[in-house]
Amino acid sequence: MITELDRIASKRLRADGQRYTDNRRELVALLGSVRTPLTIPDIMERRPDLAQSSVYRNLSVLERAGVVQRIVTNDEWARYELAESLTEHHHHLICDTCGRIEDFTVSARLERSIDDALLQVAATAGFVPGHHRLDLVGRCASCA
Amino acid sequence: MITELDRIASKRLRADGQRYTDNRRELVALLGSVRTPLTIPDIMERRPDLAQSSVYRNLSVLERAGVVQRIVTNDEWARYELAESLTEHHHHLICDTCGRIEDFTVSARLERSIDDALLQVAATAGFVPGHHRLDLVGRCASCA
DNA sequence: CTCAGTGCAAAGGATTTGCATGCCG
DNA sequence: CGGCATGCAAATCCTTTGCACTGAG
Repeated sequence: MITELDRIASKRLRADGQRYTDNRRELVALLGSVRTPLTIPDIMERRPDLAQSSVYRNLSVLERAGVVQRIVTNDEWARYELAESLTEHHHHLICDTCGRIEDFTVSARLERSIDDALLQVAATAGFVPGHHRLDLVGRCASCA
Repeated sequence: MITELDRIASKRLRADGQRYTDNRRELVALLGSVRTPLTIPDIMERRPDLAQSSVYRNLSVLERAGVVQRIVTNDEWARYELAESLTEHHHHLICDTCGRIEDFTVSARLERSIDDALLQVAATAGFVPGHHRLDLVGRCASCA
């Protein structure tokens, strides 16, 4: 079954001169099925059939194509999730004990206030604004 | 010359069962003299007398004692700056081309709006809030 | 046929650690 | 004196890369 997600991912890869292979489709489907960014070990655990190097390589390709996003925290592993353009703009609760990350959103009103403020800051600094990131670092329910 | 910064750093280290040695004092002074987080190479370049392993070890000790803060981005090196409790609450402009980070602040009013929203989110998720992080990712003046 | 994707194993590179020495308390 | 801090070098470990093979077009 070809989902809307597949169609977009395929298109973006194609635009980047890349193929949408089975392995890549599996990765996209997996990341699309959870609401938390996954580490490579997380992924390997759920898809033991995939070779580690291919996972790294394909996530890298998917990132360059704008399909997934890589998140690094103070935790030892990087985490991956679908790019915001494929989901919706959101933020992260980051547990500084176990490293787990969970998504959340805030009101459009607050987003706008933030963006307004950041645009102003960027202008003053001669900085070309890309996107903002807002995280809450603390301790998750299971670690509390 | 003993600065206020030294006094606080010393106290926090002492509270953590650690000494405020010359090397650590140098690191604190260096981080206190710049307005951008530094990578280990940055630090070694300015203080070639320090051994790399000691820099890593001491920054780690200073981080545990709450004197410095480690920042990781998608760049290859982690960066260090004085902990916010020793400076003031601020945010980061992160250049996704060269990795450089610069500090900025936003209005107290906006900070409050953000914290209010985050507290609510945390409560719903059973998450114990620590601190928030707001970054603007884009391209710095020299890379634009 | 061609060439990108895959898997395995080996290499890279930032960071950590072992160990002998020096120094603070 | 005792124990932590230091420096050097070696080890770690996530991540990347080399290479031969396979499969899609």
